[in-house]
Amino acid sequence: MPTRTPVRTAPTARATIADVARQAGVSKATVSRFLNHRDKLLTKGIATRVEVAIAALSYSPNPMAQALKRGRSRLIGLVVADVSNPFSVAVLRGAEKACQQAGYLLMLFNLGNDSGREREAIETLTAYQVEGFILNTLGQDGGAAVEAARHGKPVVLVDRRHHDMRADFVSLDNADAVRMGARHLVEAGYRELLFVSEPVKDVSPREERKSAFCRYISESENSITNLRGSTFESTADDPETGLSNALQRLRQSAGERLPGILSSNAVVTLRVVAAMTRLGLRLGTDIGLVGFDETEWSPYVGPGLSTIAQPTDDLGRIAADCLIERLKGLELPPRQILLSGRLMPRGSSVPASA
Amino acid sequence: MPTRTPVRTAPTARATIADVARQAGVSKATVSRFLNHRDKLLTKGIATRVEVAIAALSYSPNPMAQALKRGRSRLIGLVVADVSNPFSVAVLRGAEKACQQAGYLLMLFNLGNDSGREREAIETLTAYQVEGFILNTLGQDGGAAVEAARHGKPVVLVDRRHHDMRADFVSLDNADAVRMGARHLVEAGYRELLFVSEPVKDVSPREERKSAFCRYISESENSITNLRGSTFESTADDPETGLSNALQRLRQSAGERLPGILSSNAVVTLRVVAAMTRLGLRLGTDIGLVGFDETEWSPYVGPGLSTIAQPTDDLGRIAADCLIERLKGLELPPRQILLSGRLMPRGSSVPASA
DNA sequence: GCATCCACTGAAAACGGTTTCAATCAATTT
DNA sequence: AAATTGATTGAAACCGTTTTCAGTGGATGC
Repeated sequence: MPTRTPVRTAPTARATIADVARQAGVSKATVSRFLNHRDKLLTKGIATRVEVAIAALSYSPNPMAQALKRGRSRLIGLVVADVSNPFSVAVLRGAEKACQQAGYLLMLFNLGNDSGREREAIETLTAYQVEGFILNTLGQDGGAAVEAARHGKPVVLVDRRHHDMRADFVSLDNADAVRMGARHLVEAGYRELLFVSEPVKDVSPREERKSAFCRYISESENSITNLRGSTFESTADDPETGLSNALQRLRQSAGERLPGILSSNAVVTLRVVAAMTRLGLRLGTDIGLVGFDETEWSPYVGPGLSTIAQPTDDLGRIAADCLIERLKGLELPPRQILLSGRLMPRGSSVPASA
Repeated sequence: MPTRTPVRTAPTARATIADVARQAGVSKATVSRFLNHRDKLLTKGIATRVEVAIAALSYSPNPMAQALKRGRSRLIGLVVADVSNPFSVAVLRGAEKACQQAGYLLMLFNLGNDSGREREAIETLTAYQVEGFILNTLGQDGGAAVEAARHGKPVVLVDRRHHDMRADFVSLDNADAVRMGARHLVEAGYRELLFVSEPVKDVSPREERKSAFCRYISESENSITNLRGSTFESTADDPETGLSNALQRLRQSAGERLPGILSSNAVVTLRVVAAMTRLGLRLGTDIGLVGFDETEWSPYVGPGLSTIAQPTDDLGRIAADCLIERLKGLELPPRQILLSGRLMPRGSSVPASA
């Protein structure tokens, strides 16, 4: 029987593999083998001795040391453009769940909408030996992400494409979703359509949605009489007057026809609602509205906001799963996974009855 | 002149301190000294040689290795009851900012409202050598957090108190905020008050808000004629009928007096709004409503929701700062930092005029 | 009965840093 | 001029793991 005397005195310090080895009367290597190859390699007797010692000291290996030695950290870096964006949060949530299930932990880096810090984020995270990245960023600083890939770390892009980068990409099927929203407005009777978005330049989902909108209009102009469409970009600087003016113009050029708006995310939707409130316009009746992003408050704003719900949870989960597959060694050309949205029709896209 | 030949071939691998040492023609120790004590200890010439080598290899030290040796990881563990709760997100955002400024990185663990996983969260995070914790959790599994403190890691509690735990605590001044909200309802003319909350048991802010409400009522009963108050707990299982019935009862017992509701967070507020919508009741006119938690959609639900805004950003930032102070060695009995809320009066607490 | 093989196990060398300790060498002190 | 001091620097040990490389022993093959 080996000695079983506990050695550590300070209850505050974590037990190390050396402590376990001493307690069990074996070498560190043996303990390590027990942990990593279970008992495939060990004699029954030794195995149980180690097992007992581990339990007695309530030992668990130090992941830092493991990371250092193995080069793998069981860490995944998540870079988010803006945590206060509910879409980002939803993705985060899905990703977090999937990672935890696979035994990974998330390291979060929030850009706070400062696109310049993208490179910093990636460098910090690589320093911490994250094994891969989930990126939901502006994508302005394309080089940064490319750099990450060059480090040999797999990357998954969510929602935002970095155009010159070949990596897995998970996103809503924007073209389809736009078509769905626009068609819904048309079927409800709206004919003068306006697409409202934040500044489009270089932000891939905005670009995709805008061009899908334009395409829908030009494709339908012939078959649907009186249909017309235009677009407007609302800046954060001037959500007030700029948007109000746009709405006024919209009503003017609509004439007898009903004006309807397709807004490209929740933030913009709220701006539209704000502007309409200020102008005393009624949702649905005066101007129809369908907005991207379903939220828990959508049903209760005005007569209820019609939305295009993104499968945010799935997006996050799938992004994480993609990454984890790559980490397990999956070799495949970059995939593109598009999930479809769901239309949630509510009062804001119902014209005055009678 | 020492040799300057770059050694590493694969551009994919990060440079190590040994590479830098070789490149600069000095020892690892010297490089380490340059990094940690800048040039206090080094000859000018050597210092610049090291500096050049570091730049040439674009070297940055491996935090894992540092953590292993120093026992400090520059990591902070953030445990959140539920990331989809906007309050948690706001705190997260504030904390993240403060941590980044101080050179710390956040490790996120989301409980997904599963209180049983609190211990798991803390153990995982301690394994990764986080230096301290910011906890915004159910606090059901009190032992887990205590355990963290026993590991010698400082802990800061945000919003939720763990009663048998002596740690820094950062929160809204709930008593004051409740008083503010209730007084506002009273001044607007509402007399039959109802406090609606999620199940109160063992969740400190709910307990505090509920008892503050009861205290306010009993203190004011004498000075304000006809004032009456009651409380209701809305469960997630039955947000429908339970709450609807409560509202019906409220209107009955109100009689001639105006009924008003104080709701204890955004989730409950939306439930109240939903129930009222279902019953065809108008916000403000039929029942007054003031809810905890200001959100970007508060102005646009119904006639605008009156809210009590929490200084969420400050809460997060201060929590992180508290923790960082402790990490720097601050010895002090546990502090309790209460920030006051701000009332945002809107249409939902304006009775019918005329 | 001796060589061979196999299955276990331990010692030691990594991983990439920090820190202690000792060594060097120039500058002071006497 | 010899001794003492102090400032710099390098060698080596260490943090807690994993992994290679030998070594031990028993079981097998001849």
